[in-house]
Amino acid sequence: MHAKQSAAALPNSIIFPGAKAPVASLGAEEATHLRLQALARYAGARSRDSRVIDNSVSQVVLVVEGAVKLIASAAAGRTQVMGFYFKDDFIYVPARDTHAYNLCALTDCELVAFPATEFIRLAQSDKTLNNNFLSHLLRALGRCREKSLALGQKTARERVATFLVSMAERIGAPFSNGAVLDLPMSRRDIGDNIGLTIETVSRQMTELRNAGIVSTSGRSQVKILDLAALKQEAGHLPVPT
Amino acid sequence: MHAKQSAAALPNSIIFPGAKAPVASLGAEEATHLRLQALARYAGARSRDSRVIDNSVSQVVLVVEGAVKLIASAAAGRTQVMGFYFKDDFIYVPARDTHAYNLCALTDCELVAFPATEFIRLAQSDKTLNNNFLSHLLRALGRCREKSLALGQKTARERVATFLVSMAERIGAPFSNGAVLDLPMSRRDIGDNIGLTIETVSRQMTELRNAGIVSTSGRSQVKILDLAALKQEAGHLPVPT
DNA sequence: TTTTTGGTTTGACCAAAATCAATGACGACC
DNA sequence: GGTCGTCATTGATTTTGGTCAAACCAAAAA
Repeated sequence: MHAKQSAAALPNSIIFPGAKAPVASLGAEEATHLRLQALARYAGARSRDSRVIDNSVSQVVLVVEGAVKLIASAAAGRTQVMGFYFKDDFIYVPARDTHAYNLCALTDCELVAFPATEFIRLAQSDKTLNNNFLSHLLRALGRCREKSLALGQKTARERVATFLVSMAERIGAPFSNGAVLDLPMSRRDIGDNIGLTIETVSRQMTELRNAGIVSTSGRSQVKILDLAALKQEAGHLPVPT
Repeated sequence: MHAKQSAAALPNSIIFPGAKAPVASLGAEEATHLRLQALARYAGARSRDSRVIDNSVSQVVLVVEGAVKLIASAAAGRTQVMGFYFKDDFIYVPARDTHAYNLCALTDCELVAFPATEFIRLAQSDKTLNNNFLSHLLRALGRCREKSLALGQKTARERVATFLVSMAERIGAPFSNGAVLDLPMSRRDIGDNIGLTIETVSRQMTELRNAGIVSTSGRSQVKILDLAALKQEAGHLPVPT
């Protein structure tokens, strides 16, 4: 397992100055903390590590620091990036045997993993934790449905714009009437996430740049100059009829 | 609200000979049943009714009989069918204000709806119900992720094949080395579900028919003659590496 | 039964995105 | 600071699936 090897490179004492801090963000009652900590498997990972966690059984994973992607593999080497996750996000990762899912590090990162079955059992005795988990799942389902809509109905331009808007909301630093992003993922990751090739992603970025909606510098920095225009491009309008 | 009007057309006494039966399929403890029943809103709907339930607040809906689709509306009249649901399925339907979701009847059907907030609160005092709800959400998330993969990575042929395999598993009657399906949804619904136009769906069906993998009769009946070949076409192979 | 209606299939054509192929640039490492 | 490898961009071409339009068929209505 890669994580172990990385944990050696980034010793736990550095990664987790206080083991309690990450678990605290789950918002559980005091009594639950100790039991959660007993359950927790801490994992540090280097950028690009795949198999960051042991998913021989389903896991609930909390991102303490850094960024990861959840990928699903289909036939013929095609992969779909199911999602990107950042500090304080948590993720339900199904066991590998049922679906070919895998968690990969985008940057050096710190994770806490709980075996899902035990996590859920524990949550049953703690209303707060249970509620948090439930509302997380509902949000995850909502986001996944939103992504289905994008993949099923939206054009390349709209998908790229949607992606950028979403990233701005999640990891953007406010800037003028937009945001500044430092994208930790490659163009391939982006393409695999929104169902496009890297070339198409690149072309759409160029067009958005030419339209004066974004500007880029280097491979990872994106400045969103006009967030309103970008949202327009993203085709956001849930119209209740 | 349509449901009320339909309920008049299909009186409750006919729809629900015993009000307890549907709730029972939630597998809750005896003590919870009464409280669930107090919460339940029964709705009958005619085929093609949209706005089958009142989703001014989020709802948990159980399909007692018939078939429904959950649709999401985007700009420019584009709609995505998030999923099809049949007897005993249950569905989390978010409030209309957050996302433009709507439940529509595909056939005459009978539903039981619970306001999500109260349902969840109730589930907290009943481990069985809570577990059922949780595992339902996990399965829903899994299926939604699977759909994302299909929409993001699969070709038209693979999507149609995937759709048929899924329907065979859910509502197919065994037949030779395949299954017989009576599809309650139109080609448009299918297209909106898998991100294709009706013409493309039709063409792919024709090709599958020419390949001897399926045969059709009328608008709704599909015989899957060779399920193995269909799965091959669907590009099913989660390869754990 | 005949008619009507609306969903479905088929074909011709078109557009969007994928593929193929170079070129260019960033960043890591020497 | 230079070199190399990887990733990103750009362009030419092909492919896939979408669009438009006509014909067809099944189910319901007259």
